[in-house]
Amino acid sequence: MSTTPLAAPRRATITDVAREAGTGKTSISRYLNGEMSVLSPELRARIEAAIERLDYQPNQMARGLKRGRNRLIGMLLADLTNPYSVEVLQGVEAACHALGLMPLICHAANEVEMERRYLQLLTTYRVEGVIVNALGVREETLRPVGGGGIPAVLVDRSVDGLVADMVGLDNRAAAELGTRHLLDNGFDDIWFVVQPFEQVSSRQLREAAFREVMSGEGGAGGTSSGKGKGGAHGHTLVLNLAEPVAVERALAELDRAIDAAGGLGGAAASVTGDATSSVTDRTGGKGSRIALFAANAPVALCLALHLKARYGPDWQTRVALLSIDDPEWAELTGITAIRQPTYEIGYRAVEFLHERIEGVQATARDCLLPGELIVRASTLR
Amino acid sequence: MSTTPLAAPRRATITDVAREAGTGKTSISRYLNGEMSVLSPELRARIEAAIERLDYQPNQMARGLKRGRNRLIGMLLADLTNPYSVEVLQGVEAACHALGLMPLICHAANEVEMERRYLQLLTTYRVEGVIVNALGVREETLRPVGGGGIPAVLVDRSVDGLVADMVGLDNRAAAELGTRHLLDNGFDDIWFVVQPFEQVSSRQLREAAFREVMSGEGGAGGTSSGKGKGGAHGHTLVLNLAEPVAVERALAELDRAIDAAGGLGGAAASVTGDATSSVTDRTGGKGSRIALFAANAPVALCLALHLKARYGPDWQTRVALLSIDDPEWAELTGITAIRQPTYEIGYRAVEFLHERIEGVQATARDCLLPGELIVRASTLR
DNA sequence: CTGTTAGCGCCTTCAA
DNA sequence: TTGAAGGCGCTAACAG
Repeated sequence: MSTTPLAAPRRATITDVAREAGTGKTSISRYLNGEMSVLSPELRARIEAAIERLDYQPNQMARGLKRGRNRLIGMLLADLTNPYSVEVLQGVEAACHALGLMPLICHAANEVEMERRYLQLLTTYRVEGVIVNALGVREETLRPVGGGGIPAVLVDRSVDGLVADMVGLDNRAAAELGTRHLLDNGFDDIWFVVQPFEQVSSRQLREAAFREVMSGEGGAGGTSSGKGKGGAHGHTLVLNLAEPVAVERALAELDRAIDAAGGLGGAAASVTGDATSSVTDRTGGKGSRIALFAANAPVALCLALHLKARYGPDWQTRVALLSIDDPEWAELTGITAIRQPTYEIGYRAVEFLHERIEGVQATARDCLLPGELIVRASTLR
Repeated sequence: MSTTPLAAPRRATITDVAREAGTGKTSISRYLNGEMSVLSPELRARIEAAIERLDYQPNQMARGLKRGRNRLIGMLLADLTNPYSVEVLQGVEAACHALGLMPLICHAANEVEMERRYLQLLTTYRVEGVIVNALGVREETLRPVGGGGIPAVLVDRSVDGLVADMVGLDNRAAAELGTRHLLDNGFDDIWFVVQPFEQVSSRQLREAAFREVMSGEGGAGGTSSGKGKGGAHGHTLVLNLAEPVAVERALAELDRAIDAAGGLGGAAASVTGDATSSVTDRTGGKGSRIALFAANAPVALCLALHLKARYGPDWQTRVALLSIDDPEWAELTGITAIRQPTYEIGYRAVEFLHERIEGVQATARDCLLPGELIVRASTLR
């Protein structure tokens, strides 16, 4: 039951403390900065007491203004709705903590305009550096950052024309890992589903790696569909989540393929021990085993929701789903996933940035961390 | 292909602009603050040009130092992992945007110590106000905030002894809505599963409302289990997600109940009251329809994962699940949910805070927003 | 060891 | 209409 004085009593300043302790501001400042060795125990005690009495807390803004550094860094996220972002954030926070930095978290919510405004705002607040999980846009937007501007490190994707450190998933390896897993498990009709990837480097890399594996070591062709040596087919399907009608169209295409394939090959004694599910099995003729490879969690969710709506709760008996990203519902649904080392990605990003802030001048570095394949029922038959 | 000068050329200051424009700092300041009426068109043009040429951007820290307000507010989140937080955040961001505020997002990651540190940090940066989605702790931690300190508004839960505006779900109504829905659909054995709720007001309210409905209009008793008029049973199960062993134990208890009910009835496994059990009795009845009412998304997820692991993909044929919160996987899994007006909660919180910042002195207000029941297959039989 | 003196970048009287 | 001077809270040389 604390008494709460209504009039907020202006916060004590360093001057107040100096007066209260009967000394000069300099000594207070020294105390604040831990220069204990140059303070007589006696003075030090008085200062301590005064600070305590006044509940004094130094004004970081003023400090920052004076010393030219405020220990603030910006963390620009493209989409907090994506679990990936939140996980990366955890790493970022931990690292900031360890390094005495304070992250200003900005959420662009997938809007380029927001991204621009936040970047501008961060500049205005004179953050010492920025970690950017950029929307897939032109360098232009990031003008104030990197090279000539404040230090920046990119997360997950790079931006054309912007030289800066980058840390993210080893996309090539991850996509290969996933594709090989599907092939090894006998799927011969694989659809790589991805959001528009012209602008986003990580998506590009994933898609390219998928295509390469599918077309076999030899043919790194440029088509969006290819036949591997084992006779497996690979397709790339673009799913523009921002465009409902486009999504509709793409999903329809997928449906046609699934229907044509006539269900999943192999014994119907599938994941569900459900006896009623007798959707027949391997059609002797052209029964191919279809698998969907989602380029990230949002795509995977969209696919899963659609499939469930179309084929019912047992949709997994018809199609296999593998996703890059391992969202919380993956285990629940039993889909196979490639988990990104999100925490580490965030942590490393801050470390890189910190080095830059401290003046390290090395040429732009790339840090690619490996993903981990988590096999679940979905891709095992 | 921009040329990127390696040496970061110190950012231009107001003095630089003044010199460049051949005028005094005062005029620049006036320009910055939109006092156009007192600037000759000619001077104004020169200033504009100078700013453009120098790519000048006023230093917010310095401005804040001078005027005493920096347009910064703190947003303290208990757990960003909970989709609820992210959704509320969206509302907060939108409102801040509209009101010219900049939210500093802090993530306590469920650690009280973090919460304390961040609060201290925010104080130190002299934010003008704070929006707090507090961990369930004593007022003590929030000392610097509310009443005597900087303006604060609470989100989702209130804190004992701390008088401040609060905005959140109408927990009582929501819990009633859910409970009634289950009863209406013929479930006669309902388990309300909730994290430890002594410290968290919202959980308390939900649990209490559930219990009240279950024990019928008359008996607002103090037991954690009761029998409604229709002969329905209500149980409260505490799930301490932070304690794996406790979770284990609680889930085991649930399993027993489910097995007893689901089986051929007769077995009536005499549930010998485990001493450590957080649940009271349940009558070994046969053929009762069991439903689980999760107090929030994290609990619901934990339950779903467990049930799936134990009963397989078809777990929903054995138990019904209803959750407060409507996470992205709810639709996918088909569980019924009560969606919170998260966006609006965040938005209103900022509006309240803004009013406080502007000096409104009304007594502490509570804003309770209604939840929306979204019926899915899980609770329909 | 300790205090005095300048500013950091900006805003705000107060004159001109 | 414009500018000069002083100060926000704090730090960083310089003296004592």
